[in-house]
Order: sequence, then structure tokens, then C-alpha cells
Amino acid sequence: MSVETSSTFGVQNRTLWEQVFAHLREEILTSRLAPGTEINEAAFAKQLGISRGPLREALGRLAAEGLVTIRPRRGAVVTKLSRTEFMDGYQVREALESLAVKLAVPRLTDANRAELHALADEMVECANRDDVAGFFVVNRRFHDVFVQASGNERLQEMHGQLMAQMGRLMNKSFELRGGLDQSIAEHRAILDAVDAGDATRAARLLEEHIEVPQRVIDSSDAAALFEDEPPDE
Amino acid sequence: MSVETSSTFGVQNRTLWEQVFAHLREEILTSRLAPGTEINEAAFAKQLGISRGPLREALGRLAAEGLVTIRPRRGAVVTKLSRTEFMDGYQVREALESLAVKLAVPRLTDANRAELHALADEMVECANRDDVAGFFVVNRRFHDVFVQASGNERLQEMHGQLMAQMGRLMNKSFELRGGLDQSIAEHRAILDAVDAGDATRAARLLEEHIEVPQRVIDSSDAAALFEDEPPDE
DNA sequence: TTCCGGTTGGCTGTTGACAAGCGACACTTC
DNA sequence: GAAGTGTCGCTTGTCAACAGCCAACCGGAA
Repeated sequence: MSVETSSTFGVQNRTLWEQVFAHLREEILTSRLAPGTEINEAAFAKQLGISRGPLREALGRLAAEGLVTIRPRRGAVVTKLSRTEFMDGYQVREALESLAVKLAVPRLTDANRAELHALADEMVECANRDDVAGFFVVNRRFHDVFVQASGNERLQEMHGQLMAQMGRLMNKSFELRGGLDQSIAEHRAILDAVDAGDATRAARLLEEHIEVPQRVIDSSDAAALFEDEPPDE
Repeated sequence: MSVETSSTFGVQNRTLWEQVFAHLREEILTSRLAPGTEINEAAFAKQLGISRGPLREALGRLAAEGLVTIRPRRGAVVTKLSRTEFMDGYQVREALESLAVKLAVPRLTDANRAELHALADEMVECANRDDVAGFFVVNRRFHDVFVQASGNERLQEMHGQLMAQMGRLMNKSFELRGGLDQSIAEHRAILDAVDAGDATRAARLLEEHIEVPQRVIDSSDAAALFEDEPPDE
């Protein structure tokens, strides 16, 4: 009965399945639920102290977002991304963020620009500290600024969904393979174009910037990081 | 008990909620279920001859796709798109299709190119016949060729979802406002670039091509076609 | 020892009932 | 007559039980 049995719940306003949805989503995105984990409805529901109904509802939404895969009559599994699926996502990300920059540049407020500069500076600091995790967070925020400032809600939604799925694998961060310094230089170049109000150039630079890790993944020995689909699938 | 009470059902392989999902999706996309229609679970379930469970499951998926909106404790409604939401979608569509062209051009088979030419010819015929509906279908197919040929499954998925939501409103087809002839010329120009293997130029032309109706919608008296969000939302 | 068939157990898909929330209507009061 | 409040009914959210399917296990035959 008591939802509080699960530690991370606090909000009581939303419906039960929404809470479960948010909870599971969080668990998956933070990799506390590893890709490939099979989810037994009855066991999970019991563990959460709820019945199977809301859990199924939540799993359905997660499946629609691509975070879990439902095999009919065989249960739900936390989605694994194959290398090609990851690459596909990367290409789409590039297209979406390029659009975001084009839309955002003419709309940026002074506060936005200040934040971008602050983030760029922060990246340098992270690089000096060899704080890879920190760099990753800041980098992500840098890109998000444009998406948020684009003013296009659907773009924000689709980008968020995409990054949610890919984020789990990006924590290992291929971004760094080309070297932190190069990444910083690229961000600075983008920022210059932004300050100049040149949306087209900013977008082109961003596309090139995103393409870098793409090539790395493609050609590198990064294979070990992927949970590639088994031969039969 | 009998699913066959609903005329459009034929397939029996899939699970019940999947059939309901496909059925409702079809109904919505063909506008047999108009935007704004409120869906009463009990009544709908009875009408379909099933219980509320599978119906709720299906509604959940449709909500995740954006085709229906679920207001907690207040039921499901077939989604209305406001003008700005539609414009947002159009911009994203442009970005996705531009990516599709870039990816597809180097991968196009002779059969693909032949199909594109055939479709371009068919557009001319439709224009001569003043067959607006036909033109719309062919046009859609023309764009889809690139998406299919891109080889990027995620792109296909996201594009399909986007078009499903927007398609309902596009049946009225703003595409034509600029004149069928102009649209045909634009397609021909794209096709030339494709034949020349110039992916970049093709993508740029496509972006411009998609932008046209966008401007029309923005500035025109097309307002009547939209079910704009009520002032309080 | 290996392969095939039947059986069993556990899981999901589906169902119908229960409970809680929201909105509408009517009644009272100013 | 209008505004506020209380009640009633319908709808959704949740639950627990039933039934069907899949897969793994076990036994027997080649």
C-alpha cells in the first residue's frame, strides 16, 4: 500500500504510475538498472509495494521512449543499444542540435550568452583538473543551452528523449578521445560565431564538432563499450 | 468477447492492445476520430468488445506518440495541434529530412533513383489533373524515399512519428499555396542535385523547399484551419 | 549419449470489481 | 437575482484473480 517503501519517492501529487515511471526512468538513466536487466512484473510490483497495473502502465511509456523493450509474452528488458543504433542516434542528434543553434542564435539573451561563456570557462577548468566527469556535465549543459533557447518545444522534447537513451552510453564519453583541448577549441569557435550572430557558421561548426566522436566510435576499438546485439538478433 | 465486432480488425496474431493501438492510430490519422474528441474508456471498450485494460494500454502508447493527450483523472482526448506546435514540428521535419537526404544520396540504388523520377513525373500528371489529394500522396512518398534510403532506423522512426502527428493537418495541404508548379520545379531541382550526387546541394534545396509552406502558414490567413489552444492553456 | 516429445511451472495478457477524484447540479443565503 | 457551498453521479486510477502461452525441465527411445 505504502508507496514510501521505495526510498526515492517523495512527490505524492501525480498518479501512481507517473511516479513509477519517473522512478524507473531515473534508475535506468543512472545505470542502476543495467541494460539487459529483465524486469519481472510481479516481483517488481511487490518490491515497490504496488500492483502490476501501474507498473505495466509505466513500462509501456518507457517502451515508447525506447528505454525498455517489451517482448510480447516474454517480459520487459532494459534496452541495449547496438553500435549502429548508437551511431544512428548520433547523426540525428547532430541534425537536431544544428537546428537548435540556427534557431537559438537570433534569440539568445545576454544571460544566455553569459552562461555559454561561463560554461566554456568551466570546461577549461575541468580540463586542467582532469575532471572528466565534470567536463562531460558542463559540455552537455553547453549544448542544452541552445536547445532550450531555440524556443521550439518539440525540438526540446525529441532532443531530450534522444539524449536520455544515448546518455547512458555517453557517460564513458568518447568526446574526450580527440583530446579535451580540441573539444574546448571547438566550443570556443562555436561561441565566436554565436557572438558574431552568425547562426549559419555556428551551426556548421557544431555539426563538425559533433561529427568528431562519431568518427572515433566508428573506426576505433571502442567496441568493448558496447553491448552489441547478439548474433541472432 | 469478439474482437471482430470492430470492422477493421483482421489480424489476430498480435496482442489485443496492439490491435487496439493500431486501430485507434488508424482512426486518428484518417481523422475519423477528430482532434478534440474525448475518449470515454468504458464506452469505447464496450464498443470494441474488450475490457478497459488493453484500451488503456493502447491509449498510453498513443499518448507517448503524441496522438492523444491524457489529462490525469479527466480522460483522454485526441490531440489538437496549435499553430505554434505545428510550426515547431515543421522545423524539426526540415532538419530530419535534410539529414535524410545527406545520408541517402550516396546510398541510393538505381531503383531508388528510378522511383524518384517516376514520382516526379507523377506529380506533373497530378498537377495537370488538378488532383490535389493525389499530389499530396505522391509528394509525401517522394520525401519518404530519402528517409527510407538513409539507412538510419532511428531517423525513420522519429520522422514517421512526427509526420503521423502533423499529417492530419497537412491533408489540407499548404504545400499548394505556392502553386503546384513551383513545388514541382523545386522537386526537379532537388532531383538534379541528387542525380549529380551532390548531397549538400540537395539538402540545401530541400530545406528551402520545406521552408516555403512554413512561411505561408506563418503569415497567411490559414488560421481557420487550426484548432488553436484555448486562451487558458 | 543425444534427440525428441510431453508435461509442468511461471510469467504475461486480460478481466471485472472497488475506491477515489472531479465536475455538474441544485440548494441555500445574501 | 447572483454567488457560494454541499451533494451526487460519472469517470478514471488501482487492485486482485483468472486464463493462456512460452520455455525450461524431465523422461524415454534411438
